[in-house]
Amino acid sequence: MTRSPAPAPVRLRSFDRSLPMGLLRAREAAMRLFRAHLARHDLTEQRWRVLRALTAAGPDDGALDVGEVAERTFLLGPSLSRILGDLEERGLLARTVDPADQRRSLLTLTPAGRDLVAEVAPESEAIYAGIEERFGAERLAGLLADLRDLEDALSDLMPRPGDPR
Amino acid sequence: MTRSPAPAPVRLRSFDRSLPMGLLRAREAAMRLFRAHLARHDLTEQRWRVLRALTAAGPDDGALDVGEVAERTFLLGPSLSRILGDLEERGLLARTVDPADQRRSLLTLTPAGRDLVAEVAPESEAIYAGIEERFGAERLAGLLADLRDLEDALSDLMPRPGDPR
DNA sequence: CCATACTGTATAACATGTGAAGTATTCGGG
DNA sequence: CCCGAATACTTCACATGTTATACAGTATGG
Repeated sequence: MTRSPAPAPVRLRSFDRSLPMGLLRAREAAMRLFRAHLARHDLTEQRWRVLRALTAAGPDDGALDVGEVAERTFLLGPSLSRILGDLEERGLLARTVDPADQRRSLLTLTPAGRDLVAEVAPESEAIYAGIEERFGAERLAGLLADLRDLEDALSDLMPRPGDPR
Repeated sequence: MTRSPAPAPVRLRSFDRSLPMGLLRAREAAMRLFRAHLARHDLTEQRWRVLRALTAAGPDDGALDVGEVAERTFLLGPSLSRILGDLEERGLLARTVDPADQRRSLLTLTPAGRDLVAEVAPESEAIYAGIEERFGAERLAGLLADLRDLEDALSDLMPRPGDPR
């Protein structure tokens, strides 16, 4: 009786060489640098992203609607909804209904919100500067460019819903 | 009356040039490719990582304890605990107490677990091959190497607890 | 031995990620 | 006009991430 054929050993790329894991580990290492700093101001990474997006919109007429903030912060609707509720309760941002389209909420930072950003931003930028110094600013820029190219390539393989690519 | 000095405009790096966002977006683009595939087998990305780790340990004496799986899958204890409970309920893995140290659970895939891996792995690898083809295998390898260097550099700035670096 | 510190794992509590369904408003064709 | 489709958010339900805490088992110094 011939031996039954050995089951084909399952071939699987090792973790260390897998793209999603590499991206996850690098991001985790980066975020670890910021998390303690943000936590001291009762901010999570995501809330900080929202504050940043609204700051970038500018203090003058810098009202963004929820959809624009979602795009810029890369947050999904449900998370953003919760975060906006929290930031509004804390008096850091204000929501007003867009008079031209009552489905939209327009978001602006309050003075307290802007104060908080002004307080947190310097250390945040200092941490980032530390990363650039340690890894090399040019090399970092190259890596970011590669990441963007990768994102584009992957989006071709499976476009995000709503991505006009 | 002289105008009060304009408040220093808060200088913040634009999102698109920030490292954590770049890593997040790239990872999200990559995971989008795998998620639907895994969902068809009632697997999440994290559960799949656990199955892979146990597969890589080998069918023969491939028992890993929870801590080893946590390291290899890059999952934190609480998430891993929940996932192990689920996979055990589904009959995909078995937990046995390590006789040499009763604090440890030893984990092995059941035959059903190995079957599932054998079923899922080929398409998973095919998706990965598609990424390599689209982005370039060599370029991808270079990117992964850069990511690892970055991780090392960032770990120097803030070592993980327990990292002997 | 034994009290104590340490280690491996699990649980709790809260925030976010993800997909699906719900609500209010607007738009567009008949 | 008016009704159905589309849009902008929100809410729900469940899985994971993150931090702190609990707890059993093990090692260690006295």
